[in-house]
Amino acid sequence: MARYQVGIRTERKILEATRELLSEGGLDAATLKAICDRAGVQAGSFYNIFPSKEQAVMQVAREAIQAVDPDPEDSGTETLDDLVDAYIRFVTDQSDLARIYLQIAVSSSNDDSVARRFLRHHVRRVERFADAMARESEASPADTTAKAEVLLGALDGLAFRWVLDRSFDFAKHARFAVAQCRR
Amino acid sequence: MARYQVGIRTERKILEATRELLSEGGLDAATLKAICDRAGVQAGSFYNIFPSKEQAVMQVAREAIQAVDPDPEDSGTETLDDLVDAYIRFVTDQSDLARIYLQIAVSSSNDDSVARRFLRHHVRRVERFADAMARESEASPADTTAKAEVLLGALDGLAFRWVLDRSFDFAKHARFAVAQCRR
DNA sequence: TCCAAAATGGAGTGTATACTCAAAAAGTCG
DNA sequence: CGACTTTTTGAGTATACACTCCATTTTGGA
Repeated sequence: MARYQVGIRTERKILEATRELLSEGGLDAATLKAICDRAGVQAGSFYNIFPSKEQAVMQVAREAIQAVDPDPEDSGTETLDDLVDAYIRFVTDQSDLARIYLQIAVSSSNDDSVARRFLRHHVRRVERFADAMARESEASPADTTAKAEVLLGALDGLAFRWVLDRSFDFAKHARFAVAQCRR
Repeated sequence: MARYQVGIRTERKILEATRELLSEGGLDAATLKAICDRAGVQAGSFYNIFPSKEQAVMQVAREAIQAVDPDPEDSGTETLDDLVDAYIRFVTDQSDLARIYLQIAVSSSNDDSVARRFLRHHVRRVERFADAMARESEASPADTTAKAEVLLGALDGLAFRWVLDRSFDFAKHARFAVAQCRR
């Protein structure tokens, strides 16, 4: 039942090809054919590993986010600055994937399962922000959650702004937002 | 040659059908076939009026954006609360348009005329927010603009959040954000 | 009433897409 | 090796899409 090594290697090749294509040309460029061509693989192999193209795209997005996660183990030691820095790094370093992330999230509003996944991710992130805030000052829990929601909203909104205009200084405004939040 | 009345009526029917479909199911739902079916028109008629589907969608988006920005003259008397209330009303009352707005903006490519239009609209709104803030307290202009950018980012982000989960209390968090901004 | 321009119907085209399937090949392990 | 499982192949399917073509009908001004 254990997977063969060659299959795992193929999975990596496919994910890498998908990641490259998403970075280069966005969602539209990452067609099944393009992914398979670049990975040097046939469509059948793709579907031997992934149930759908969307699953592969989602996994790429997930890995990109994890790659900048300051505390993947969720040990509860990260600071608010750690979290904000991670967000900034994701948006500035993995800019193309950040755009894809927004694109998928916004266009998934009809498809419940995808929207729920994004929502779950968002909620978890709000909790981590709120926990980090609670660690550095003692306000009421309800207030802290609302504050975290607003701060994360500001980061999302500024990222959206940045998608429209790449000359926008995202990092500066993100730091401004968190400073204002702390006041 | 002057256009016939019937052609103008057909154009309105097509635009109306497009607007409805965009509201109901987003960009994906507004296929050429769906638009023509709802407008009670054949594909040939559509292309007698519009050079492409994209043009029709663009025109709908343009009209929607104008509807959201009813005072481009900026008479200079609106308060920050006025602006935030208008935003809240737009998101809660015109929820479908809000979603389309996000969807089109985020899926338009970077150097697109569409993206530029959204950006121009955003920048103008930031200016109005900043002006309103300046009227109720005297900080440095640069600081005020950054504050306006963050506040509007927060509103955009919270709207995005609300698109993912309609049980989210957008109005409450929006007011929380502006209160925090004023502190 | 005439008639050229405008509008329409609607079948048809080309293209791109995600995805399937059964047979063949290759990997794993006793 | 030999039995068993996983992986790969690659042609093939189904479908959806924007858009075209042009004969026919309708319009509205002179």
